[in-house]
Amino acid sequence: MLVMKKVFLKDIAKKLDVSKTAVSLVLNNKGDENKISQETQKKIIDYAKKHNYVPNQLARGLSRGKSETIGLIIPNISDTFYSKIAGYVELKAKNLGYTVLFSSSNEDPKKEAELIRSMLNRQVEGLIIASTQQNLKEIESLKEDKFPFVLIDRHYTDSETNYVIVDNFNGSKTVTEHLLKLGRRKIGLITLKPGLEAIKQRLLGYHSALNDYNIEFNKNLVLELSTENYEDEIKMAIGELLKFPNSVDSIVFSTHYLTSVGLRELKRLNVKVPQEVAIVSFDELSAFDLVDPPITSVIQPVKDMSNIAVEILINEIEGMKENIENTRILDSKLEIRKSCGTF
Amino acid sequence: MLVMKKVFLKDIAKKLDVSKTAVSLVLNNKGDENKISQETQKKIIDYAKKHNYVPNQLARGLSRGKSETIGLIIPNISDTFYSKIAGYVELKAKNLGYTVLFSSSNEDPKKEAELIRSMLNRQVEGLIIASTQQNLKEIESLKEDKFPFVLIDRHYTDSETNYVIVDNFNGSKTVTEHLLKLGRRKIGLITLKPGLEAIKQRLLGYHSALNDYNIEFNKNLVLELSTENYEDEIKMAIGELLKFPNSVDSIVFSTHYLTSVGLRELKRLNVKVPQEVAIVSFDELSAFDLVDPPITSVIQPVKDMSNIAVEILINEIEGMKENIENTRILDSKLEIRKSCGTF
DNA sequence: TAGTTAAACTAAATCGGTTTAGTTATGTGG
DNA sequence: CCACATAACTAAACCGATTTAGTTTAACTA
Repeated sequence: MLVMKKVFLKDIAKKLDVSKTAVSLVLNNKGDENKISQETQKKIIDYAKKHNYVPNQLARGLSRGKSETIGLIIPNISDTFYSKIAGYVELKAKNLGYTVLFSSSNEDPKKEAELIRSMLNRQVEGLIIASTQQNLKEIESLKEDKFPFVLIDRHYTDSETNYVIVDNFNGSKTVTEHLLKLGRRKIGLITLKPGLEAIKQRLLGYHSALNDYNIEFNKNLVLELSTENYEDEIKMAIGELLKFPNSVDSIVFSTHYLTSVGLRELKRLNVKVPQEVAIVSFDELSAFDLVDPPITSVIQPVKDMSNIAVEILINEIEGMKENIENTRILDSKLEIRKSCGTF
Repeated sequence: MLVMKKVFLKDIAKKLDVSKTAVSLVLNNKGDENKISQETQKKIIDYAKKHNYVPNQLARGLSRGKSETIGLIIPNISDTFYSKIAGYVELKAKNLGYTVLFSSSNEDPKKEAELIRSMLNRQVEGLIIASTQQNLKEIESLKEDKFPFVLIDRHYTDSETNYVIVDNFNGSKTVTEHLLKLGRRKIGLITLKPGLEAIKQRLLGYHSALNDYNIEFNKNLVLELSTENYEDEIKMAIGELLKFPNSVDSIVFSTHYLTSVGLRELKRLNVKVPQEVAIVSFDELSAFDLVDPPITSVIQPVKDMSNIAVEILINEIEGMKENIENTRILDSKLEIRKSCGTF
């Protein structure tokens, strides 16, 4: 029934003895403006409903050059941070009448470039991209072509585009300051190899906080792991930080997964958190309040970020009807728990 | 460049002074079998590469009635369990040459039915569905039409279809038995309102374990929450279980999110876990080993489930080349941690 | 009463591919 | 030298919609 007895536009036209044009116009709510009589409209609509007509989106998209679809390219749909974005983007887009096509780049710039092409070929009307930040060319091409897109979570500093990101600098600065206020002075940072602007900003925020407290920067306390292999590298990193007694009294982790593996390793080494080493996390997992100890985290405004990205994008697709700010840097929120110790 | 200077099939044909047919055949690797000369093939391929030709998928899909796309319908992409499935499905499908179209039903049968239609209209070649289990009609329609699909995580007991699910009964039984072996006798179950077969099986597994230990079933110890409102209802539920001193000595939670909110509530009430109340979880979050106490969980074979679903589906799409079992019930794994107490 | 206008409709082109059913030119066997 | 293959190619139909540029008929106006 769903597939085989499919009704097509021409079937309706034939049965009702009207033209395909009439059927198409009526079913697209253009009956009135094209002066199709109420009578005819009614019989078309009734027949279509009765026979469960739904237009073939491929044909529709092809002939209109539109698809009512937007694409979302993220590094990894399995990562809870991005899956939340995906969920909110899907919801918001659906509310505004659009379908979302997702795809994961797995942090691979080539794959990302392919995905952009592939989505364009599927006639998406706009893109939301959490980019690898290594496809400046493609981004510039999109801009040149005036193709609607919004960068989310990660943007290109060298290119003026729409974007919605988090204030990574201040988020990181605030959480580092919090450790400083609690009297910690030997603060380690476990982060990713630079490349992503967000990661750079988190490093700078950390620097800035130390600087404000007149603490000399010690590069041995900053460990940069690779995205692909952080699970193995974390042991080295933590080992490095704990090489000498009292070499660190606290650690800032710059992503939720670094926090997880880091804490796991600290536990394995029987390091007391927060007594011996306090820890804080940039970004969080939903169970971080249940963890032993509950983890002080910088919480990112995932929902806002997603909603705003969709709003900016669809506003652009639909011809800038509203006057929406097209670059947004959102505040994060510091959630203080026990892993950083207490006053 | 990406969008505006697009090259079409006819452009290539015109420039090289050959027919659209030739170009199409060659670019679809059908040059040899259609006796297009090597020379012509080379010039077409070279030109296409040089000008970055990529076929319009809508047109391609429309004319071939195919799309090299499969659909994945899940309850909620934000849920880590389903986002992991999405990730693995995407990866596996991509390896086999297919793109995945995701969409969330939000547990709404109507929305699910719409999504099925909408995906069919987009000419997906097959579907993987983690269903609300309230669309038997649609499922039967798909079957009638011999449309390829595989149910994942949740299947219809009244309908013979392809499916890949977890052995919920034995998973639940095993984890309940584990509590029994540890001497717990007043075991509560916090679960969802029945409706999903998986949830029923988890209840039955719990029953069966109690039965094997000759423990009379006490229906006051089984609390069924609604999917929409479990966060509020959990307080009532835990309150109910703890109404009288020693009314329960342990709780089985039947989903990861029930475990999270349940533990949160137990902590709020200062209940000592596992001393006063041991807890175990069916399904887990990635941080459950870091939680206080680390949570004993039934781990579901998400990766296998996803891979097998894709294999079954694509095998069917491509005409059953291989002989693959089309119904699979996978074992889960009990991960013993501290939340259930120790021997 | 010829000329306009508006209402109600439709034929056919189009989107960008795939595919069927040819055509043309050359070579080969009897 | 004719009949027939074969190699190399192509014209045109088709997929299922949308949309442009009409057409027909009746009513209205000057």
